[in-house]
Amino acid sequence: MGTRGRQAEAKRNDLRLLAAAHEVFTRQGFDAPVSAIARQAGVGMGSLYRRYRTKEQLLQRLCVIAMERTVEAAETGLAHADPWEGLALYVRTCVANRSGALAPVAGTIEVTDEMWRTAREADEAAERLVTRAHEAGVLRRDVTMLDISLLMEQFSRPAPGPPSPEHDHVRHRLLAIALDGLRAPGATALPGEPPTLEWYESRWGDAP
Amino acid sequence: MGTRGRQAEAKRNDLRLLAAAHEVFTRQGFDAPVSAIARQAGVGMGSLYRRYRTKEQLLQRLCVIAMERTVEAAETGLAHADPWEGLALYVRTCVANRSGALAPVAGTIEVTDEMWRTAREADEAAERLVTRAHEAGVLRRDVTMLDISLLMEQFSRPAPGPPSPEHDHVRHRLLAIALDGLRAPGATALPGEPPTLEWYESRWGDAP
DNA sequence: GGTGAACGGAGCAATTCGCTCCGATTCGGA
DNA sequence: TCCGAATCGGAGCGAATTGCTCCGTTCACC
Repeated sequence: MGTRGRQAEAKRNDLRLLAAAHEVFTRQGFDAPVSAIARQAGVGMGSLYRRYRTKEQLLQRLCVIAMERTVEAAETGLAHADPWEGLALYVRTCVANRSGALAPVAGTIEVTDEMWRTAREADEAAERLVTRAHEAGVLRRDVTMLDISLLMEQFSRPAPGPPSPEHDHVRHRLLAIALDGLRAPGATALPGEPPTLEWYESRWGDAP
Repeated sequence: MGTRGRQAEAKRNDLRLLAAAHEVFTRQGFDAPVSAIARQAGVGMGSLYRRYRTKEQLLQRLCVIAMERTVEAAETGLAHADPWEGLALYVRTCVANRSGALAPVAGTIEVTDEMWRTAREADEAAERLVTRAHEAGVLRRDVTMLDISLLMEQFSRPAPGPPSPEHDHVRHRLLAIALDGLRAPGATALPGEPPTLEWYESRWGDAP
């Protein structure tokens, strides 16, 4: 099973499509041409547009998947016995997944109910991870879950130019620096007020 | 002087043009339409294209100016008595200036001799700042000047969506975290090898 | 073989962008 | 006060790109 003729090819095409779309969108930005995705997936435009009737639908599906992977990463982190290592693993995984790379899409597509729901799930899981670290005293007090989410978003931004392993490597180094900055117990206080959940969500449009 | 008729208006237009171009390019990305710059500057397309014969020329001029401001920031930091505060001031200033926001332009425009020259100047000034901090023992040893340049570049990336003061504020907070991570003396070692100058420059094309 | 669903990609219509052209406007000198 | 020249600003052009559709072809199943 799995390779039963034409229907199986459709299934495989869908997977390759999603992978290609994730790759292209997170690397080139969300306004990459649809044809680039089809080419990268080794699939014709016709097949792409039969599966997703519009570019927006594809983007919406992609957002949901990205957030589901975020939830997964958070749960994996939560499963880690060490509160700090769990949190760090979560952050590193999300950045490696480019979970925040789809953020620039905010305001340009309609947010489905499923997207809101998954986003809430992801936020709750991340919140648990952060409060556990706070209670264990391994995370500086003046940092909130939203700070960390926005930090991951910042590090998920696509690199300029053609994708290169060097760039990924550099991002790893820089992230390590930022993670060290997250522990620093005696560090200087963070400037200003922490970001509000209201603002954070408002970037995507009005909540349901 | 300064307001002597037509000639003065041209001068003023040039300044407003450069300011507008900086704003638009760093906020929207370098492929923003030229008309947006003209509109933001309150100037007609004709005036813009008389001053800069092509979009590329405007971009090149803008790059030089951005790097000159970087040199300035480095010198200001160097003038600071405290090695750490000098470095931190430099980083904060560059990020506030969005000095690295033009990096995505790498590979899409021809690099003039003036650009190479100014870039070298900027690198040397930054190097002095970093070695002074190293010698004073206020900067973790495994961090290089290029790490810091790339960190600033990462934080200079344009924010998605419409520009908002909240976003600037958040970036300030995140930068403060990263800066704390730069001091941490007993921190975990940075992963992998530091980036090489060769690779750093190669993104812009072949050196002269 | 016959059939019909799934395939791939050429092509369409609409939009966007860099850039040019030209009429309107303004200034300095006589 | 008036004129010529210089400058301004934006409508418009051609090229390129985009999202999307249409259609001839292919292949598993009967």
